Amino acid sequence: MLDVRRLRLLRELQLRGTLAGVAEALNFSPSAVSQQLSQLEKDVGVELLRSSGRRVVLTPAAEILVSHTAEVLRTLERAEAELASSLTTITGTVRVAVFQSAALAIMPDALAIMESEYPEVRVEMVQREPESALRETWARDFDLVIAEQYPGHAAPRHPELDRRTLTTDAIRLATPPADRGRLHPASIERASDAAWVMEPRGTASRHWAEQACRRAGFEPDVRFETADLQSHIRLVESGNAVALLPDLVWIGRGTSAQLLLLPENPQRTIFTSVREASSTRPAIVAVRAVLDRAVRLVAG
Amino acid sequence: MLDVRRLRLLRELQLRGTLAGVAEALNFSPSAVSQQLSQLEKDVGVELLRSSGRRVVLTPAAEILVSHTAEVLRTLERAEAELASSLTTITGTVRVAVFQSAALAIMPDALAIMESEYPEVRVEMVQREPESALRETWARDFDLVIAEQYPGHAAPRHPELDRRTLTTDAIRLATPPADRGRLHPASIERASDAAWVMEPRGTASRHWAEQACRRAGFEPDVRFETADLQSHIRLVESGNAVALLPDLVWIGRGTSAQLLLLPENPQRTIFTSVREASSTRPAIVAVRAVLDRAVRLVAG
DNA sequence: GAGTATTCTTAAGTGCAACTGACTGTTGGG
DNA sequence: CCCAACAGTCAGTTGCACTTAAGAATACTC
Repeated sequence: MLDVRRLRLLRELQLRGTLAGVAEALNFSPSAVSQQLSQLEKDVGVELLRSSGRRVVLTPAAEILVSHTAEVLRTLERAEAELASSLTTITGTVRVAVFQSAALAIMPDALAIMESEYPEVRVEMVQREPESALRETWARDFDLVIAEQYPGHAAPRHPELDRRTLTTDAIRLATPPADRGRLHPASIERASDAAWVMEPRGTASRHWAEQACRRAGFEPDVRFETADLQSHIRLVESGNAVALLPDLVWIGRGTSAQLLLLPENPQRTIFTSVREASSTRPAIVAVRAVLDRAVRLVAG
Repeated sequence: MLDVRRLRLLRELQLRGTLAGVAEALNFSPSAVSQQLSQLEKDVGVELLRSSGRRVVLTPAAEILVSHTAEVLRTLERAEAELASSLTTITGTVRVAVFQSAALAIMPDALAIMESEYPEVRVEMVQREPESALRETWARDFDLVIAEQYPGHAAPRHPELDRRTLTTDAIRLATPPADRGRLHPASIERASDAAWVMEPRGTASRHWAEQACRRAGFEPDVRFETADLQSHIRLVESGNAVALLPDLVWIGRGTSAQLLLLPENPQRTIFTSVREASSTRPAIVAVRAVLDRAVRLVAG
């Protein structure tokens, strides 16, 4: 009988690429991982790893084992979830990955509700970009991810993830307050000469924002670049830049900035994803329900 | 994470009814079984066994676990079976880097043969220039590269790569059809005043083509420059340029262009390279064999 | 090209966990 | 009532999984 613990190591190796990476992820020493995988190799009697430079690569035989390991782990997780949902008290730990503006806007209320209504559930929160958060949730580093999706920009598809829309979020052109600076375009077309602040290249937000400007007929002068939307706000409010910002960033604070509706009223989609196999875990179901309520609280 | 070994004990208990029976079946002492099941109970934090007379019965929670255990064991068994059968059939993934004209001329047939004869082998194909493709194959980004080499032009040497010639490919002077334009040189020497289309500077093809012109006694007027050989074809067929083109570009399409043999009948060499270490992998051996057949199909 | 950093491997040692065996307690059948 | 069958407990032993440490091969860097 194959040892699932060892198979899991093999699977993590496929995901992370190096024994050292597996060891770090699972809090082992690299040599422990090496020894366990050697043992697995002896168990099955087939070469599973081949050294390749200073790393190792999985042989086709190993790939076969890994593909089934995924299903084994899924089944085990489903078993745990069903067991938990057969009980009356809701308990356990839920690790949540959130992107910044959701962390600021939604999570405080959601955590407060969880604390008061499900004190037995421990919620851990990590701030992370949507793309890596989805991958890590799939890889079991998180149980639930709150991610965003910009119009016309499909998020990476993970068939094993159960995705559900949390809310949508209008994106508007934010311009400085009337008494600050010289940047007061009345529409996005008029903002062609303005200094822009956008997120770094490679993000979905940046891609969408540039496309929006091009559709409006100009190439934006991106003078400021930061992933921190709070910095965007400050740059706009201080009269230094204009920006395309989703409504959620204004939650919990007023603003002196002026917000202009864009043509076609573009909406950012905010959604949650969990692994299929854990989607029935009561603690996870609870977190999702609470998130829905928290969103209605802040967004009306 | 649930321990499959212990789940298995629980399942055997359901089947056999007594701890003693499980112990006998699995060659344990009864106390070992008892201890392991107590441990499982502690792991999941739910009562799994209840004494009933002098035996024990499974709680509903235990039944839930058992029902999933069956699937886990089934999956593990399937994994072992597939692993065993993979030792006789050829499986795995082969990542192939190909330059454009081979991708168009050879790969479609090769992929079709692979699909029908080795359905278990997944072939991934990326279009790439020979030079970077060789480097990346060496660096393990690809498993197999199809590259070209122009006469008198050594390809970069990678001692760790196993190189094998796939075919050779006559290079001819391609001139517009008789009814198009004014460019109808009868030989390369007569093409000294013609407008030329060549690949960009820095490519082996460009270097060889310029050398060929100089050997014929003139400096070519390179008016058009593109890496895309399909564009070369269009420029020639539309009467705008002449070009030095290998035969492979005409595969799968007729042409109205006129093709003239060059002096000394220069041949481009097309070869495959794989890392020494992987050269015996059955899937790679199969791809190479199929490429040979595909070449004979298209090139006669 | 030398030095440095990664990465995997192997060896030796350690601690925990799983197993055995003896014993106890409980139950049901004869 | 007594014995057989069974589960659970405890003490003791064994084995395995882990750690640290040293070593070799490879890749990066200045």
